[in-house]
Amino acid sequence: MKKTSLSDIAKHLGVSKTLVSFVLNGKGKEFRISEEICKKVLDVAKELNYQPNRIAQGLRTGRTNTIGLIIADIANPFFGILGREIEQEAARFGYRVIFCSSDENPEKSRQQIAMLQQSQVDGYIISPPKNSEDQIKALARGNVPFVLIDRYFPEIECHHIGVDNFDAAYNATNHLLSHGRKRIANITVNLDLVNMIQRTKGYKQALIDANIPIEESLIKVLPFSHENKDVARAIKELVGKSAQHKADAILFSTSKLGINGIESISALGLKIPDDVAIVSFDNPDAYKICISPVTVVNQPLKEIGKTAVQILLNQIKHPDAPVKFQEVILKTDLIIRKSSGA
Amino acid sequence: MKKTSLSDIAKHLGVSKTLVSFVLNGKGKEFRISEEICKKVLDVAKELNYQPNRIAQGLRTGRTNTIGLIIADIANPFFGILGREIEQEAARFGYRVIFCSSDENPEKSRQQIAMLQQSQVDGYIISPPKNSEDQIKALARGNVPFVLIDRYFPEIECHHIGVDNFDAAYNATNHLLSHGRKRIANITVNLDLVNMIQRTKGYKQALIDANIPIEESLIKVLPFSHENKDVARAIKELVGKSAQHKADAILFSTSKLGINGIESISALGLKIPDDVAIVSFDNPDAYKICISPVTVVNQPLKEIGKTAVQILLNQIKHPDAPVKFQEVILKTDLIIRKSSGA
DNA sequence: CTGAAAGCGCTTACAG
DNA sequence: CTGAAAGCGCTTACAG
Repeated sequence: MKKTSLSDIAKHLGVSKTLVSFVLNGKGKEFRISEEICKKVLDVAKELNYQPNRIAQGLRTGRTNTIGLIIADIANPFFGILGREIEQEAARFGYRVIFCSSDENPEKSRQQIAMLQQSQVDGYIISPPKNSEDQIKALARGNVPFVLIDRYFPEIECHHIGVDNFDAAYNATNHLLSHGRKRIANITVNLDLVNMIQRTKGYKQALIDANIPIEESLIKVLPFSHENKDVARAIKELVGKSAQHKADAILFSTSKLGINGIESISALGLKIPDDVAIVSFDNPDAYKICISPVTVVNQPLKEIGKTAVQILLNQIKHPDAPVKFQEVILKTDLIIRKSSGA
Repeated sequence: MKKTSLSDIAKHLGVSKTLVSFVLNGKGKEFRISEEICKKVLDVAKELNYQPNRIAQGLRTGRTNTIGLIIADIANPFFGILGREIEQEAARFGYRVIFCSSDENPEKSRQQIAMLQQSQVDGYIISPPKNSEDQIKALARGNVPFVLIDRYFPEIECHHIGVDNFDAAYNATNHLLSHGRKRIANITVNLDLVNMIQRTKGYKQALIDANIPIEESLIKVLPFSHENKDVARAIKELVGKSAQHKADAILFSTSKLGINGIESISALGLKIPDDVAIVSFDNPDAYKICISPVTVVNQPLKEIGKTAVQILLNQIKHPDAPVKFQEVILKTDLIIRKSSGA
């Protein structure tokens, strides 16, 4: 079953490829091709089940209608939901998306960008890992359309979209304070990326504003690729029996930390929120049916994904328009459940 | 910054494109091109940051090194983990993957297949929705490499890979029986696909083998796009105060059902497993930190994803080899936690 | 050992 | 209004 091409249709009707191409691209009227011929072309195309070869189109036009997506890990529901939204919004405009998981590894993301570049994608949506500044700068220099999501590099001027992490953490911490918690800990991850840094900054500022001294021993920074046992150790140090200055609340900067943390807290036989109150970033299903449903900082993932695609496509479609970089910072909302205390 | 092409390199060195192409494709030795020239070509390619245009290659060779993946929803962790594995295994062999979420909607999957076809993907990995038999048959007729995952159509002979759902449900039900449960319910979804059907069959067979009559009122088949309230109603009918013949255990055929179900059970003030024992298919994080950690039927997602890619690439690479359809049925394992009783 | 040439399937100035 | 022709960037018989 050989695929049918433009010239198959042209031969079939005894007309030129040019004409067929015009008609099939809806330019029949523009070139004043007779309705009758238009109809014939369309009919034959249908009859022969013509499927345009997008790759040939791409080679000719320089546009592939494909975008490259680089995130940390598609198996992580945070990125799964984001990815889904991006796929959907892209499809609305006829774009496909190639998914790449970088595992927060700059070497991987470098290879993935190169691969996507070779695939001639029209643009990129990237959640850049630590130490990938040079890669992003190279894209910017190359005048390639791209949008960063979830994090960005303050020193690189470009489109980016995310949430107000400082504000989110500030509010979450305040919420715990307002419930009488005084020894609030923060468990985070050493990503060295603005988003995580801002979370801890917001947490600290809330304490400062409440005249509570910051204790560095209450801030646990785990390696990115932390295991269960790393979290377990941090939990033990914060709320275990022999902990020196026990924490009475914990702000988890990611849901992976939170889920592991809750497991460890339960394993120690402690009650949430009685023994320790909890607030976590992100809102996985797990938190709804948890031992004690978890109060969370919920990010508008749908809006992030959708906006990212819109900004990207806008730049792709107007390559010569003067670029006005969009820096979108969305608000989060605090969903209050039982884990943070009554 | 114009991209550098083969002929740029050729001109730069005063040789032919042919030669450059040979060298860059590692065929230098095969064509006995002098080491010296090889080195020069490689150096210039590096210097000019040559990135082969895969799309041009694809047009010429008919191979794009791209595979199309159609699953129900990438935001669902089940498919997220599967997708991740597929992406990773494909990347190992130099293949990229275009992700498509069909939402179990055959109209969407039809469009997605057409889109992927136009993109000239080399093969497909598909988790086909109900009523998409004709689409799969068309692929088979077209002699296009593809592998089905998670479900398949018994009447269509093709590569497919999944788990032994009958066996899994049989064992899960037996496990509940062995813990003294007698009135075991099954909440499932009306997907009308072998995988779901086999689950309920396995459940029934376990009851039959234990000489327990099957009560249709204990089998709740919810619409695929069920809402929280649909699950809540089913739960109420099974274990609510005014339930006529209360169930003492529930087998959930999907984790989405299970998570919603547990929420509803808690809302009714019932205890798991005391009031009702639970086993669920699939193993999301949620089940680990649940009110009562959930006993689950765990599917070997990594192996499914990896094997699917291997079978697919094997067929892609040997298009003329006589196809011997592989029907891989993997075993699940039952991870026993508290929800199913002591 | 190396190069000139054809061609993959399109689009699009250009000419009439 | 319609067609012949060039060309996107590659690969690969073919010729020498």
